[in-house]
Amino acid sequence: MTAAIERGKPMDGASLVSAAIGAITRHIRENELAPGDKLPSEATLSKELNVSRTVIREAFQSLAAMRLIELAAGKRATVCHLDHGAMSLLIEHGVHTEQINVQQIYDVRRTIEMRTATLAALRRTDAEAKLILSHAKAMKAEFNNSEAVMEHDLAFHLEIAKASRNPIFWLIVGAFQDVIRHTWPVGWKSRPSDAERHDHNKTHLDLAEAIAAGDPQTASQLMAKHFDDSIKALLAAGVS
Amino acid sequence: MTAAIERGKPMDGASLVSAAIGAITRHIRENELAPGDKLPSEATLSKELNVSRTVIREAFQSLAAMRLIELAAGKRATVCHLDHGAMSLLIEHGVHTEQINVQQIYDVRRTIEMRTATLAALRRTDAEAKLILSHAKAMKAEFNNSEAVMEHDLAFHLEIAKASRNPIFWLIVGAFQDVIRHTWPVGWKSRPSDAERHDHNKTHLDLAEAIAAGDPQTASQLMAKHFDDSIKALLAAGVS
DNA sequence: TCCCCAAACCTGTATGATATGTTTGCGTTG
DNA sequence: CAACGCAAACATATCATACAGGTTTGGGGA
Repeated sequence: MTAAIERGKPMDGASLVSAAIGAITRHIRENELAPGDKLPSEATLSKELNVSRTVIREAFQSLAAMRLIELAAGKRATVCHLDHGAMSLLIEHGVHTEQINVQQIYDVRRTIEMRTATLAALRRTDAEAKLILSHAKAMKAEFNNSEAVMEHDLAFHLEIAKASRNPIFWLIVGAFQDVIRHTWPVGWKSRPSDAERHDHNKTHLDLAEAIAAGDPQTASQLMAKHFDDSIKALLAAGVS
Repeated sequence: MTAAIERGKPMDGASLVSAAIGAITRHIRENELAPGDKLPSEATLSKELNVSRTVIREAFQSLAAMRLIELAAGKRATVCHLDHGAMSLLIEHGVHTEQINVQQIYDVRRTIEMRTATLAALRRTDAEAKLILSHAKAMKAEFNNSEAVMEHDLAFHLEIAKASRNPIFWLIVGAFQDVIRHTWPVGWKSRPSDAERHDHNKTHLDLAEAIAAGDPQTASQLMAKHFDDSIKALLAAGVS
Protein backbone atom coordinates (compact mmCIF):
# COMPACT_ATOMS: atom_id res chain seq x y z
CA MET A 1 0.00 0.00 0.00
CA THR A 2 1.99 2.98 -1.17
CA ALA A 3 1.01 6.34 0.27
CA ALA A 4 -2.01 7.59 -1.62
CA ILE A 5 -1.92 11.00 -3.25
CA GLU A 6 1.83 11.51 -2.66
CA ARG A 7 3.45 14.62 -4.13
CA GLY A 8 4.28 16.94 -1.25
CA LYS A 9 0.78 18.10 -0.51
CA PRO A 10 -0.90 19.75 2.41
CA MET A 11 -2.43 16.33 2.98
CA ASP A 12 -1.69 15.80 6.63
CA GLY A 13 -4.81 15.31 8.65
CA ALA A 14 -7.22 15.97 5.84
CA SER A 15 -9.27 13.33 4.11
CA LEU A 16 -8.33 11.83 0.79
CA VAL A 17 -11.15 13.78 -0.79
CA SER A 18 -9.85 17.17 0.27
CA ALA A 19 -6.38 16.10 -0.77
CA ALA A 20 -7.80 15.22 -4.16
CA ILE A 21 -9.53 18.59 -4.37
CA GLY A 22 -6.18 20.18 -3.69
CA ALA A 23 -4.49 18.07 -6.31
CA ILE A 24 -7.07 18.94 -8.93
CA THR A 25 -7.01 22.68 -8.26
CA ARG A 26 -3.23 22.50 -8.35
CA HIS A 27 -3.46 20.73 -11.67
CA ILE A 28 -5.59 23.58 -12.99
CA ARG A 29 -3.15 26.15 -11.69
CA GLU A 30 0.07 24.47 -12.77
CA ASN A 31 -1.17 23.71 -16.25
CA GLU A 32 -2.72 27.15 -16.50
CA LEU A 33 -6.03 25.74 -17.63
CA ALA A 34 -8.53 28.28 -18.87
CA PRO A 35 -12.33 28.11 -18.72
CA GLY A 36 -13.51 25.41 -21.09
CA ASP A 37 -10.33 23.34 -20.89
CA LYS A 38 -10.73 19.67 -20.10
CA LEU A 39 -9.54 17.92 -16.97
CA PRO A 40 -8.18 14.37 -16.83
CA SER A 41 -10.75 11.62 -16.59
CA GLU A 42 -11.76 10.14 -13.26
CA ALA A 43 -9.95 6.91 -14.04
CA THR A 44 -6.75 8.74 -14.91
CA LEU A 45 -6.73 10.81 -11.76
CA SER A 46 -7.68 7.78 -9.75
CA LYS A 47 -4.57 5.97 -10.96
CA GLU A 48 -2.34 9.01 -10.75
CA LEU A 49 -3.22 9.80 -7.13
CA ASN A 50 -3.57 6.21 -5.99
CA VAL A 51 -7.09 6.59 -4.71
CA SER A 52 -10.34 5.02 -5.73
CA ARG A 53 -12.60 6.54 -8.31
CA THR A 54 -15.04 7.17 -5.47
CA VAL A 55 -12.68 9.71 -3.95
CA ILE A 56 -12.09 11.43 -7.27
CA ARG A 57 -15.80 11.60 -7.93
CA GLU A 58 -16.48 13.19 -4.56
CA ALA A 59 -13.75 15.72 -5.23
CA PHE A 60 -15.16 16.48 -8.68
CA GLN A 61 -18.65 16.91 -7.27
CA SER A 62 -17.31 19.28 -4.64
CA LEU A 63 -15.58 21.43 -7.22
CA ALA A 64 -18.69 21.32 -9.38
CA ALA A 65 -20.80 22.49 -6.44
CA MET A 66 -18.52 25.51 -6.12
CA ARG A 67 -18.76 25.96 -9.87
CA LEU A 68 -15.04 25.71 -10.38
CA ILE A 69 -15.58 22.89 -12.84
CA GLU A 70 -18.49 21.62 -14.87
CA LEU A 71 -19.56 17.98 -15.12
CA ALA A 72 -21.64 16.28 -17.77
CA ALA A 73 -22.44 12.65 -18.44
CA GLY A 74 -20.09 11.09 -20.91
CA LYS A 75 -17.97 14.22 -21.25
CA ARG A 76 -14.81 15.09 -19.40
CA ALA A 77 -14.96 17.68 -16.66
CA THR A 78 -14.14 21.20 -17.83
CA VAL A 79 -12.95 24.34 -16.08
CA CYS A 80 -15.77 26.81 -15.43
CA HIS A 81 -16.28 30.46 -16.07
CA LEU A 82 -16.72 32.53 -12.94
CA ASP A 83 -20.21 32.07 -11.58
CA HIS A 84 -22.06 33.21 -8.52
CA GLY A 85 -23.87 29.92 -7.97
CA ALA A 86 -21.76 28.87 -5.02
CA MET A 87 -21.84 32.26 -3.39
CA SER A 88 -25.60 32.36 -3.80
CA LEU A 89 -25.92 29.15 -1.83
CA LEU A 90 -23.57 30.52 0.78
CA ILE A 91 -25.64 33.65 1.27
CA GLU A 92 -28.92 31.76 1.30
CA HIS A 93 -27.51 29.41 3.88
CA GLY A 94 -26.46 32.36 6.02
CA VAL A 95 -29.93 33.85 5.79
CA HIS A 96 -31.77 30.62 6.54
CA THR A 97 -29.63 29.87 9.54
CA GLU A 98 -30.10 33.43 10.74
CA GLN A 99 -26.44 34.31 10.56
CA ILE A 100 -27.23 37.05 8.05
CA ASN A 101 -30.23 39.37 7.92
CA VAL A 102 -31.74 41.30 5.07
CA GLN A 103 -30.63 44.68 6.32
CA GLN A 104 -27.02 43.53 6.22
CA ILE A 105 -27.46 42.42 2.65
CA TYR A 106 -28.78 45.81 1.67
CA ASP A 107 -25.89 47.55 3.40
CA VAL A 108 -23.45 45.47 1.40
CA ARG A 109 -25.37 46.08 -1.79
CA ARG A 110 -25.46 49.82 -1.18
CA THR A 111 -21.75 49.90 -0.53
CA ILE A 112 -20.88 47.87 -3.59
CA GLU A 113 -23.40 49.24 -6.01
CA MET A 114 -22.49 52.86 -5.37
CA ARG A 115 -19.14 51.79 -6.72
CA THR A 116 -20.49 49.78 -9.64
CA ALA A 117 -22.62 52.78 -10.63
CA THR A 118 -19.53 54.97 -10.62
CA LEU A 119 -17.49 52.51 -12.61
CA ALA A 120 -20.29 51.74 -15.02
CA ALA A 121 -20.64 55.44 -15.81
CA LEU A 122 -16.94 55.50 -16.60
CA ARG A 123 -16.58 52.23 -18.43
CA ARG A 124 -19.87 51.08 -19.93
CA THR A 125 -20.03 50.30 -23.62
CA ASP A 126 -22.81 51.83 -25.64
CA ALA A 127 -24.49 48.44 -25.87
CA GLU A 128 -24.45 48.13 -22.10
CA ALA A 129 -25.84 51.64 -21.64
CA LYS A 130 -28.67 50.72 -23.97
CA LEU A 131 -29.38 47.50 -22.12
CA ILE A 132 -29.41 49.22 -18.74
CA LEU A 133 -31.76 51.86 -20.07
CA SER A 134 -34.04 49.25 -21.57
CA HIS A 135 -34.43 47.50 -18.23
CA ALA A 136 -35.28 50.78 -16.54
CA LYS A 137 -37.85 51.52 -19.20
CA ALA A 138 -39.32 48.04 -18.99
CA MET A 139 -39.88 48.58 -15.28
CA LYS A 140 -42.06 51.55 -16.14
CA ALA A 141 -43.82 49.83 -18.99
CA GLU A 142 -44.71 46.73 -17.04
CA PHE A 143 -45.70 48.61 -13.93
CA ASN A 144 -48.68 46.40 -13.23
CA ASN A 145 -46.79 43.14 -13.48
CA SER A 146 -44.77 43.25 -10.30
CA GLU A 147 -42.90 40.05 -11.04
CA ALA A 148 -41.72 41.46 -14.36
CA VAL A 149 -40.73 44.67 -12.63
CA MET A 150 -38.67 42.67 -10.18
CA GLU A 151 -36.85 40.70 -12.85
CA HIS A 152 -35.99 43.87 -14.75
CA ASP A 153 -34.87 45.46 -11.50
CA LEU A 154 -32.53 42.55 -10.79
CA ALA A 155 -31.24 42.47 -14.35
CA PHE A 156 -30.73 46.23 -14.22
CA HIS A 157 -28.47 46.01 -11.19
CA LEU A 158 -26.59 43.02 -12.53
CA GLU A 159 -26.00 44.70 -15.85
CA ILE A 160 -24.56 47.73 -14.08
CA ALA A 161 -22.26 45.43 -12.13
CA LYS A 162 -21.16 43.84 -15.39
CA ALA A 163 -20.55 47.24 -16.94
CA SER A 164 -18.25 48.07 -14.01
CA ARG A 165 -15.77 45.69 -15.67
CA ASN A 166 -14.90 44.08 -12.36
CA PRO A 167 -16.07 40.47 -12.26
CA ILE A 168 -15.91 40.38 -8.47
CA PHE A 169 -18.58 43.06 -8.20
CA TRP A 170 -20.62 41.16 -10.74
CA LEU A 171 -20.14 38.00 -8.69
CA ILE A 172 -21.29 39.56 -5.45
CA VAL A 173 -24.25 41.40 -6.90
CA GLY A 174 -25.31 38.19 -8.61
CA ALA A 175 -24.95 36.20 -5.42
CA PHE A 176 -27.63 38.25 -3.73
CA GLN A 177 -30.22 37.89 -6.44
CA ASP A 178 -31.76 34.65 -5.24
CA VAL A 179 -32.28 36.02 -1.77
CA ILE A 180 -33.57 39.33 -3.09
CA ARG A 181 -36.22 37.52 -5.07
CA HIS A 182 -37.73 36.56 -1.71
CA THR A 183 -37.63 39.99 -0.10
CA TRP A 184 -38.28 42.22 -3.09
CA PRO A 185 -42.07 41.83 -3.09
CA VAL A 186 -42.12 42.90 0.54
CA GLY A 187 -40.48 46.20 -0.28
CA TRP A 188 -42.70 46.73 -3.31
CA LYS A 189 -45.92 46.14 -1.42
CA SER A 190 -44.84 48.11 1.60
CA ARG A 191 -44.75 51.36 -0.34
CA PRO A 192 -47.69 53.49 0.79
CA SER A 193 -48.94 54.30 -2.71
CA ASP A 194 -48.31 53.90 -6.40
CA ALA A 195 -46.72 57.35 -6.37
CA GLU A 196 -43.80 55.96 -4.38
CA ARG A 197 -43.57 53.01 -6.69
CA HIS A 198 -43.41 55.31 -9.72
CA ASP A 199 -40.77 57.33 -7.91
CA HIS A 200 -38.78 54.16 -7.37
CA ASN A 201 -38.90 53.39 -11.08
CA LYS A 202 -38.04 56.96 -11.94
CA THR A 203 -34.87 56.71 -9.89
CA HIS A 204 -33.85 53.71 -11.96
CA LEU A 205 -34.41 55.65 -15.13
CA ASP A 206 -32.42 58.65 -13.91
CA LEU A 207 -29.64 56.32 -12.86
CA ALA A 208 -29.60 54.62 -16.23
CA GLU A 209 -29.37 58.01 -17.89
CA ALA A 210 -26.53 59.14 -15.66
CA ILE A 211 -24.62 56.01 -16.59
CA ALA A 212 -25.40 56.48 -20.26
CA ALA A 213 -24.26 60.11 -19.97
CA GLY A 214 -21.00 59.04 -18.34
CA ASP A 215 -21.65 60.96 -15.15
CA PRO A 216 -20.14 58.90 -12.32
CA GLN A 217 -20.92 61.36 -9.52
CA THR A 218 -24.62 61.53 -10.29
CA ALA A 219 -24.83 57.81 -10.90
CA SER A 220 -23.29 57.06 -7.54
CA GLN A 221 -25.54 59.53 -5.75
CA LEU A 222 -28.65 58.16 -7.38
CA MET A 223 -27.66 54.66 -6.46
CA ALA A 224 -27.26 55.78 -2.85
CA LYS A 225 -30.66 57.43 -2.91
CA HIS A 226 -32.16 54.34 -4.45
CA PHE A 227 -30.87 52.14 -1.67
CA ASP A 228 -31.82 54.59 1.05
CA ASP A 229 -35.36 54.42 -0.28
CA SER A 230 -35.38 50.66 -0.53
CA ILE A 231 -33.96 50.16 2.92
CA LYS A 232 -36.51 52.57 4.36
CA ALA A 233 -39.32 50.66 2.65
CA LEU A 234 -38.05 47.37 4.00
CA LEU A 235 -37.68 48.70 7.51
CA ALA A 236 -41.16 50.16 7.34
CA ALA A 237 -42.40 46.71 6.42
CA GLY A 238 -40.71 45.31 9.49
CA VAL A 239 -38.07 43.24 7.71
CA SER A 240 -35.30 42.43 10.16
CA MET B 1 -38.48 1.37 -9.54
CA THR B 2 -40.26 4.26 -7.82
CA ALA B 3 -39.15 7.74 -8.75
CA ALA B 4 -36.09 8.56 -6.70
CA ILE B 5 -36.03 11.70 -4.59
CA GLU B 6 -39.77 12.47 -5.08
CA ARG B 7 -41.23 15.37 -3.08
CA GLY B 8 -42.02 18.15 -5.53
CA LYS B 9 -38.50 19.25 -6.17
CA PRO B 10 -36.83 21.29 -8.85
CA MET B 11 -35.33 17.99 -9.93
CA ASP B 12 -36.20 17.69 -13.55
CA GLY B 13 -33.12 17.67 -15.70
CA ALA B 14 -30.63 17.83 -12.87
CA SER B 15 -28.63 14.91 -11.56
CA LEU B 16 -29.61 12.95 -8.49
CA VAL B 17 -26.72 14.53 -6.65
CA SER B 18 -27.91 18.08 -7.19
CA ALA B 19 -31.43 16.99 -6.30
CA ALA B 20 -30.02 15.56 -3.08
CA ILE B 21 -28.18 18.80 -2.38
CA GLY B 22 -31.47 20.60 -2.80
CA ALA B 23 -33.24 18.17 -0.50
CA ILE B 24 -30.61 18.57 2.19
CA THR B 25 -30.54 22.35 2.10
CA ARG B 26 -34.33 22.31 2.15
CA HIS B 27 -34.17 20.05 5.20
CA ILE B 28 -31.94 22.58 6.92
CA ARG B 29 -34.29 25.42 6.02
CA GLU B 30 -37.58 23.70 6.85
CA ASN B 31 -36.37 22.39 10.18
CA GLU B 32 -34.68 25.69 10.92
CA LEU B 33 -31.43 24.01 11.81
CA ALA B 34 -28.84 26.26 13.40
CA PRO B 35 -25.06 25.98 13.22
CA GLY B 36 -23.99 22.91 15.17
CA ASP B 37 -27.24 21.01 14.67
CA LYS B 38 -26.95 17.49 13.34
CA LEU B 39 -28.20 16.26 9.99
CA PRO B 40 -29.67 12.82 9.33
CA SER B 41 -27.21 10.02 8.68
CA GLU B 42 -26.24 9.07 5.17
CA ALA B 43 -28.16 5.81 5.43
CA THR B 44 -31.32 7.58 6.58
CA LEU B 45 -31.25 10.10 3.78
CA SER B 46 -30.38 7.38 1.33
CA LYS B 47 -33.55 5.50 2.26
CA GLU B 48 -35.69 8.62 2.50
CA LEU B 49 -34.77 9.89 -0.95
CA ASN B 50 -34.53 6.50 -2.61
CA VAL B 51 -31.00 6.95 -3.82
CA SER B 52 -27.79 5.14 -3.05
CA ARG B 53 -25.49 6.21 -0.29
CA THR B 54 -23.02 7.21 -3.01
CA VAL B 55 -25.33 9.99 -4.13
CA ILE B 56 -25.88 11.22 -0.59
CA ARG B 57 -22.16 11.17 0.07
CA GLU B 58 -21.41 13.20 -3.03
CA ALA B 59 -24.06 15.70 -1.97
CA PHE B 60 -22.62 15.89 1.54
CA GLN B 61 -19.13 16.39 0.18
CA SER B 62 -20.38 19.18 -2.04
CA LEU B 63 -22.03 20.97 0.84
CA ALA B 64 -18.93 20.43 2.95
CA ALA B 65 -16.77 21.94 0.21
CA MET B 66 -18.95 25.05 0.33
CA ARG B 67 -18.68 24.95 4.12
CA LEU B 68 -22.41 24.75 4.63
CA ILE B 69 -21.98 21.57 6.62
CA GLU B 70 -19.13 19.89 8.42
CA LEU B 71 -18.19 16.23 8.15
CA ALA B 72 -16.18 14.07 10.52
CA ALA B 73 -15.49 10.36 10.60
CA GLY B 74 -17.93 8.48 12.77
CA LYS B 75 -19.94 11.60 13.62
CA ARG B 76 -23.04 12.87 11.93
CA ALA B 77 -22.78 15.88 9.61
CA THR B 78 -23.47 19.21 11.30
CA VAL B 79 -24.56 22.61 10.06
CA CYS B 80 -21.66 25.06 9.77
CA HIS B 81 -21.02 28.56 10.93
CA LEU B 82 -20.51 31.05 8.12
CA ASP B 83 -17.05 30.68 6.71
CA HIS B 84 -15.14 32.18 3.85
CA GLY B 85 -13.47 28.95 2.80
CA ALA B 86 -15.61 28.40 -0.25
CA MET B 87 -15.39 31.99 -1.37
CA SER B 88 -11.62 31.90 -0.96
CA LEU B 89 -11.42 29.00 -3.37
CA LEU B 90 -13.70 30.81 -5.76
CA ILE B 91 -11.52 33.91 -5.79
CA GLU B 92 -8.31 31.92 -6.09
CA HIS B 93 -9.79 30.03 -9.00
CA GLY B 94 -10.73 33.28 -10.67
CA VAL B 95 -7.21 34.60 -10.24
CA HIS B 96 -5.48 31.45 -11.44
CA THR B 97 -7.65 31.22 -14.52
CA GLU B 98 -7.04 34.90 -15.20
CA GLN B 99 -10.65 35.87 -14.89
CA ILE B 100 -9.77 38.19 -12.00
CA ASN B 101 -6.69 40.34 -11.56
CA VAL B 102 -5.11 41.77 -8.47
CA GLN B 103 -6.09 45.33 -9.22
CA GLN B 104 -9.73 44.33 -9.27
CA ILE B 105 -9.35 42.70 -5.89
CA TYR B 106 -7.89 45.86 -4.46
CA ASP B 107 -10.71 47.93 -5.89
CA VAL B 108 -13.24 45.68 -4.20
CA ARG B 109 -11.31 45.75 -0.98
CA ARG B 110 -11.06 49.52 -1.05
CA THR B 111 -14.76 49.85 -1.65
CA ILE B 112 -15.73 47.43 1.08
CA GLU B 113 -13.16 48.34 3.65
CA MET B 114 -13.92 52.02 3.55
CA ARG B 115 -17.33 50.93 4.75
CA THR B 116 -16.06 48.46 7.36
CA ALA B 117 -13.82 51.19 8.75
CA THR B 118 -16.81 53.49 9.06
CA LEU B 119 -18.96 50.85 10.68
CA ALA B 120 -16.20 49.62 12.95
CA ALA B 121 -15.70 53.15 14.26
CA LEU B 122 -19.39 53.25 15.09
CA ARG B 123 -19.89 49.76 16.42
CA ARG B 124 -16.64 48.28 17.69
CA THR B 125 -16.53 46.97 21.23
CA ASP B 126 -13.68 48.08 23.46
CA ALA B 127 -12.15 44.64 23.18
CA GLU B 128 -12.20 44.87 19.40
CA ALA B 129 -10.69 48.35 19.45
CA LYS B 130 -7.90 47.01 21.62
CA LEU B 131 -7.30 44.05 19.31
CA ILE B 132 -7.20 46.24 16.23
CA LEU B 133 -4.75 48.58 17.92
CA SER B 134 -2.58 45.69 19.02
CA HIS B 135 -2.23 44.41 15.46
CA ALA B 136 -1.26 47.87 14.26
CA LYS B 137 1.34 48.14 17.00
CA ALA B 138 2.66 44.67 16.28
CA MET B 139 3.26 45.69 12.68
CA LYS B 140 5.56 48.43 13.95
CA ALA B 141 7.22 46.26 16.54
CA GLU B 142 8.00 43.42 14.13
CA PHE B 143 9.08 45.71 11.33
CA ASN B 144 11.98 43.50 10.31
CA ASN B 145 9.97 40.31 10.10
CA SER B 146 7.95 40.96 6.99
CA GLU B 147 5.96 37.76 7.26
CA ALA B 148 4.82 38.71 10.75
CA VAL B 149 3.95 42.20 9.51
CA MET B 150 1.83 40.66 6.79
CA GLU B 151 -0.06 38.39 9.16
CA HIS B 152 -0.80 41.28 11.50
CA ASP B 153 -1.86 43.36 8.52
CA LEU B 154 -4.31 40.68 7.40
CA ALA B 155 -5.61 40.13 10.91
CA PHE B 156 -5.98 43.89 11.33
CA HIS B 157 -8.24 44.19 8.32
CA LEU B 158 -10.24 41.12 9.21
CA GLU B 159 -10.78 42.32 12.75
CA ILE B 160 -12.09 45.63 11.43
CA ALA B 161 -14.49 43.74 9.19
CA LYS B 162 -15.65 41.74 12.17
CA ALA B 163 -16.13 44.89 14.20
CA SER B 164 -18.38 46.21 11.43
CA ARG B 165 -20.94 43.72 12.73
CA ASN B 166 -21.89 42.64 9.24
CA PRO B 167 -20.87 39.04 8.59
CA ILE B 168 -21.02 39.51 4.83
CA PHE B 169 -18.23 42.08 4.95
CA TRP B 170 -16.28 39.77 7.17
CA LEU B 171 -16.88 36.96 4.70
CA ILE B 172 -15.66 38.93 1.71
CA VAL B 173 -12.64 40.42 3.41
CA GLY B 174 -11.71 36.96 4.64
CA ALA B 175 -12.14 35.47 1.18
CA PHE B 176 -9.36 37.63 -0.19
CA GLN B 177 -6.79 36.79 2.43
CA ASP B 178 -5.38 33.69 0.78
CA VAL B 179 -4.81 35.53 -2.46
CA ILE B 180 -3.39 38.56 -0.69
CA ARG B 181 -0.82 36.40 1.01
CA HIS B 182 0.67 35.85 -2.44
CA THR B 183 0.70 39.48 -3.54
CA TRP B 184 1.43 41.24 -0.26
CA PRO B 185 5.19 40.68 -0.33
CA VAL B 186 5.31 42.26 -3.78
CA GLY B 187 3.79 45.48 -2.49
CA TRP B 188 6.02 45.48 0.57
CA LYS B 189 9.23 45.03 -1.38
CA SER B 190 8.23 47.47 -4.09
CA ARG B 191 8.27 50.41 -1.71
CA PRO B 192 11.27 52.55 -2.55
CA SER B 193 12.57 52.80 1.01
CA ASP B 194 11.92 51.90 4.62
CA ALA B 195 10.49 55.37 5.10
CA GLU B 196 7.49 54.41 2.96
CA ARG B 197 7.14 51.17 4.82
CA HIS B 198 7.08 53.00 8.14
CA ASP B 199 4.52 55.36 6.65
CA HIS B 200 2.42 52.39 5.67
CA ASN B 201 2.50 51.10 9.23
CA LYS B 202 1.77 54.54 10.58
CA THR B 203 -1.42 54.71 8.54
CA HIS B 204 -2.54 51.49 10.17
CA LEU B 205 -1.92 52.93 13.58
CA ASP B 206 -3.78 56.14 12.80
CA LEU B 207 -6.66 54.11 11.43
CA ALA B 208 -6.78 51.93 14.53
CA GLU B 209 -6.87 55.04 16.66
CA ALA B 210 -9.67 56.60 14.63
CA ILE B 211 -11.70 53.44 15.11
CA ALA B 212 -10.91 53.36 18.79
CA ALA B 213 -11.90 57.02 19.04
CA GLY B 214 -15.20 56.32 17.29
CA ASP B 215 -14.46 58.66 14.39
CA PRO B 216 -16.04 57.09 11.30
CA GLN B 217 -15.16 59.89 8.88
CA THR B 218 -11.47 59.81 9.66
CA ALA B 219 -11.41 56.04 9.74
CA SER B 220 -12.95 55.84 6.31
CA GLN B 221 -10.60 58.45 4.86
CA LEU B 222 -7.56 56.74 6.30
CA MET B 223 -8.69 53.44 4.86
CA ALA B 224 -9.03 55.08 1.46
CA LYS B 225 -5.57 56.59 1.74
CA HIS B 226 -4.19 53.25 2.82
CA PHE B 227 -5.57 51.53 -0.24
CA ASP B 228 -4.52 54.31 -2.59
CA ASP B 229 -0.98 53.82 -1.30
CA SER B 230 -1.13 50.06 -1.59
CA ILE B 231 -2.53 50.12 -5.08
CA LYS B 232 0.10 52.60 -6.17
CA ALA B 233 2.82 50.38 -4.75
CA LEU B 234 1.45 47.35 -6.57
CA LEU B 235 1.15 49.19 -9.84
CA ALA B 236 4.68 50.47 -9.46
CA ALA B 237 5.78 46.87 -9.06
CA GLY B 238 4.04 46.00 -12.29
CA VAL B 239 1.31 43.81 -10.83
CA SER B 240 -1.47 43.48 -13.35
C1' DT C 1 -23.35 5.54 41.76
C1' DC C 2 -19.63 5.49 38.74
C1' DC C 3 -16.70 3.56 35.42
C1' DC C 4 -15.52 0.72 31.59
C1' DC C 5 -16.27 -1.87 27.65
C1' DA C 6 -18.67 -4.06 23.99
C1' DA C 7 -22.24 -3.59 20.66
C1' DA C 8 -24.54 -0.59 17.56
C1' DC C 9 -24.07 3.09 14.63
C1' DC C 10 -21.65 6.06 11.51
C1' DT C 11 -18.44 7.76 8.19
C1' DG C 12 -14.25 6.94 4.88
C1' DT C 13 -12.57 4.33 1.21
C1' DA C 14 -12.31 0.59 -2.18
C1' DT C 15 -14.18 -2.53 -5.76
C1' DG C 16 -16.95 -4.00 -9.34
C1' DA C 17 -21.08 -3.94 -12.10
C1' DT C 18 -24.44 -1.77 -15.10
C1' DA C 19 -26.70 1.94 -17.64
C1' DT C 20 -26.20 5.60 -20.50
C1' DG C 21 -24.01 9.51 -22.89
C1' DT C 22 -19.95 11.06 -26.04
C1' DT C 23 -16.15 10.74 -29.14
C1' DT C 24 -13.60 8.61 -32.69
C1' DG C 25 -12.24 6.32 -36.46
C1' DC C 26 -13.16 3.09 -39.88
C1' DG C 27 -15.66 1.13 -43.49
C1' DT C 28 -19.28 1.67 -46.63
C1' DT C 29 -21.69 4.19 -49.96
C1' DG C 30 -22.81 7.68 -53.27
C1' DC D 1 -12.76 10.88 -52.77
C1' DA D 2 -15.91 12.91 -49.75
C1' DA D 3 -19.60 12.28 -46.75
C1' DC D 4 -22.27 9.55 -44.01
C1' DG D 5 -23.24 6.31 -40.51
C1' DC D 6 -22.33 3.10 -37.18
C1' DA D 7 -19.81 0.40 -33.81
C1' DA D 8 -16.15 0.27 -30.51
C1' DA D 9 -13.74 2.75 -27.08
C1' DC D 10 -14.13 5.90 -23.64
C1' DA D 11 -16.49 8.62 -19.93
C1' DT D 12 -19.61 9.63 -16.50
C1' DA D 13 -23.90 8.37 -13.34
C1' DT D 14 -25.64 5.42 -10.21
C1' DC D 15 -25.97 1.32 -7.43
C1' DA D 16 -24.71 -2.56 -4.26
C1' DT D 17 -21.53 -4.38 -1.20
C1' DA D 18 -17.63 -4.83 1.79
C1' DC D 19 -14.59 -3.55 5.32
C1' DA D 20 -11.72 -0.50 8.23
C1' DG D 21 -11.77 2.74 11.66
C1' DG D 22 -14.09 6.46 14.68
C1' DT D 23 -18.16 7.66 17.91
C1' DT D 24 -22.02 6.95 20.77
C1' DT D 25 -24.59 4.44 23.97
C1' DG D 26 -26.32 1.36 27.15
C1' DG D 27 -25.59 -2.31 30.22
C1' DG D 28 -22.93 -4.80 33.52
C1' DG D 29 -19.63 -4.96 37.06
C1' DA D 30 -16.98 -2.76 40.82
